[in-house]
This record gives sequence, C-alpha cells and structure tokens, in this order.
Amino acid sequence: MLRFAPSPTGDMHIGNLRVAIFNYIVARQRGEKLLIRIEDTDKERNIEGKDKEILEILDIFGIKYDNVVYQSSNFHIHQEMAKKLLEEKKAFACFCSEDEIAIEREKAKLEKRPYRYSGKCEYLTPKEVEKLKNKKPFVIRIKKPENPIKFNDLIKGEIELTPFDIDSFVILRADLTPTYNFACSIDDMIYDISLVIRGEDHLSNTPKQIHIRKALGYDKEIEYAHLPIILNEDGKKMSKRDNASSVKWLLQQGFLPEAIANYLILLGNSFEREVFTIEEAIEFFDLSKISRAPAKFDIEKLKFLNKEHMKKIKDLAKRFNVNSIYEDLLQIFKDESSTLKEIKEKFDKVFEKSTDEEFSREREILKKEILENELEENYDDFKKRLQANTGLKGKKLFMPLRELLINQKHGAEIKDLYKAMKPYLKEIIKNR
RNA sequence: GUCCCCAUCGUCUAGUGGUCUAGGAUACCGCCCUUUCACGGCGGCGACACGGGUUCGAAUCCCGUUGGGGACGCCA
Repeated sequence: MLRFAPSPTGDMHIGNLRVAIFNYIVARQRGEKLLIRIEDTDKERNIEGKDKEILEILDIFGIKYDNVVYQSSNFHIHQEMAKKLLEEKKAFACFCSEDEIAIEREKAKLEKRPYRYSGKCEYLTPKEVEKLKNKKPFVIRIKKPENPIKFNDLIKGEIELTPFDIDSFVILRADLTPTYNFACSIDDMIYDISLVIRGEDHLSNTPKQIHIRKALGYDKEIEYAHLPIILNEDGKKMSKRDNASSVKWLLQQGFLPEAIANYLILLGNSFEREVFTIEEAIEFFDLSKISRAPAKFDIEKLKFLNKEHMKKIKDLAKRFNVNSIYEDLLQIFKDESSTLKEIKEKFDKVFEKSTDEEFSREREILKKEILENELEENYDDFKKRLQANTGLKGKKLFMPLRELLINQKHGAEIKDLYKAMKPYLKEIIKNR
C-alpha cells in the first residue's frame, strides 16, 4: 500500500499535488492500494474544512484512492507505543521546559554549532522521574540510535545519518499527542506501507522514522523516494507568497487539471511525448528516472500544455454555462487563448459596450449599414457590400468591424467570426 | 554554523568515455500565411559553473573550488 499524507493546515500546494500524483501513478503501476492519511496531529494549526478541500482537489485531478484515515484517530496507538518504548528504556521522560530548550538553542547558535538535546533527563533514576512527574509537565523523547541509520532512496541513492544528527528527539508532547515523526512512522507501519513517496524536505526525517520502527521491533523495510522540491522563478522554495504554488489559484486562473497534472509529471522528467494524461503516464512513468536536482516552476510551459489540453475540449459553452449557440465563437477564442479564463474574458467582452474612441465614427456608419439590411450568407458578399455602401476600406473598415463583432481591435479572422456569429450578429451590434 | 543533496541553452531536459562542430521541448527573434493579432508552417539565437587530475580520448570518471537547494521545532 502507498499513501499520500497531507496536513490540513493550508491550501494544497503544487508540490503536495505532485506527491499525490506520483503516489497514485506508482500505486497503479504496482497494483497496490492508495491510502489518504490526513495528518492532523497539530490541533493548533489544523484548519477546519481543509481536509475536505484536499479530497475535492484529488477528485478534480482524477486521483482515485482506496481509503481515507485521520491520524488523530490513532492517537491511542501512538501513546501505547510510546509507553512500550518507555518501559523498554528506549525512550525517556524529559522535564526540560520549552524555555530551557530555547536558551540552549540560542547558545548553540551563538557558538556556531548545531543544537542537540543535552541529554540531561536521559539518566534520571526512576525515583527522580516519579517525583518530577507530579510537579512538572514532561515530554517523551526517544533515545538516539547507537549506530548510523542507512537507507536507499529510489531517487537520491544511499543516504546515511549519524546518531548525532538524529538526536534524542521528542515523540510525545506534553499534552500526550504524538509528534509528526512518531505518528507518521507508526502509521506507515500499521497500514503496511510499502513505499513512501514524498518531498525532499522530509529526507532527514526518514532516518528518524526508521529508527522509531526499529526500536519498536518492526523489521519490514519500507522503500523511500524523495522528490526534489519545486523552486520559484528566483530559485527559492515555492511558498505561499508565490501565487502559482497554490493549486486553487492555478485552477482559478483557468488552467485545466489535466494540464497542471501533465506539467507536474513532466517537471524533472523527460519522455518521448510531452503532452499526456495521468492515466497515460502510468504506462511510461519511471520513478527512478526523475532528476535529482530541484526544478524551477515555469508558468510559460504550463500555458503551452494548457493550450494543448484545451484543444481537446469540444463543449466550452457547457463548461461556461452559456447558450450552446455561442459554441463556435468560444472555439475561435480558444485557439488564441492559453487559459479558460482568457477565453471567458474575451467572450464576456463581446457583450459589453464599445468605449474605444479611435473608430467610433466608422463604427456608427457600419452599425447603421448592417442593421438596415439583410445579412449575406457569404462573408465576402457581406464585406463587398460594406465596402461599397460605406466607402470605408483597409484598416478603417476592418478594425471597427471587428470591434462591432467582438469589441476588440485584434483577434481572430473576421471571416470566421462572421460565420460563427451570424445567427445573433444583429443582436450584438444593436447593443454595441 | 553543522549535516545532507544538487550543478548541460532563460526554463524543463537528452546525454552513462569516442556516434557531441552537444539533441528535443518551451520561451524569445525572423520569414511565410493573414488587408491586423493569434493559430499554423519554416528558420534562427542560445548551454556542458570553474580549476585540477585519470585517459590515446571526458559533458560523461575522481578530487577541490564556487554556486544553488534542503534539513537542523513539544510544525508537518
């Protein structure tokens, strides 16, 4: 079983979505199930409704999963496991206050050395522990391992972390809730996860999680693949400040889910084809071939892919919830737009009044001519008549004419527009 | 600061010692099409971070430098 484990603490990030897509693809390739695990261990930061939003987004992208679980519902198991480690002396109660730790951390920074837990509470006698337990709040720390922890990452290769870098870290908070690493490690164990695909920012958590399971006596090896992170234009990690990092924002901008998914799969990869769907990618995607270097997000390339995927859409009127007589016009706008939003903006403009001064006189002449006569079947005949009866020609004919049609000076060929708009052309021009 | 990861056109990448005067895509520029713009067709610009090795031969292997990124929470 594979899993996608988002925390419900903010908008879905494209990096997260990429992780979800890859988990889905690989689960399908391996014929394994996909579990969605909502990591809601931090009560303070959980945002009401974000879990539903995440599931909706997975749905929009066509990511099918077999089950959804909430990490908080396993708290009792996490607590039991912590108790077990405590009894086996693989973990210990730590009475250091947050202030004390903060001071030590500050000191380490000043001395330009990495902060590590002092080990102060590790060797308290059982009697001392009992005494302190009644007086002070405490956390549970797991003892750091005796030997380095090694694992083989499917993307990064062999990774090793020393006991010093793993450190004796907190597994249970003072309020008895588990920390991320502890809950995650145990849940991966109890749901029998075979492969964890996640972002590179978790790379140094992995040895800690392996250490936890080893301490619990779980021998089965879980495979890992850590994806390089996505950088913004400036080469920094994409954050909430970057609009494009939000899946919701991209969707609002009129990017198709198919195109976004396509782009996220393509990023850091190379295939024979560049334009494809998630389902098609299952055929040729290879996790081990992802570039190990972080990649910059390029919205221009996304636009290109969006255009490609938009070509396939035949029911734009339905998508925009407008009368199907406008389908042909929408299709013309589609050819010159790179997002749905762009199409819609061009379409909406057709129904607005023209305010442009430059050709207002020519527009009036043409408007009168068009409204007073029957429309020709053929555009060329229509054009000839306008030319003959108004005396307008060249730029002074075509620019105002296009403005009458679509309220823009530039755009698709008038011939095509005429054909598409003929049934309702007079209506539009009347209100222009 | 410490640990870990990474390094080919602006961007995403192909490339696993000779087939590389480095291929593709995108972006950009030009021409054609179009009485305009876009689409489409054709073409162009553009990269092996640097310095040492190894080798007959290095984008490719090794070392170093530089640069970038990630991690160092009772966040996930």
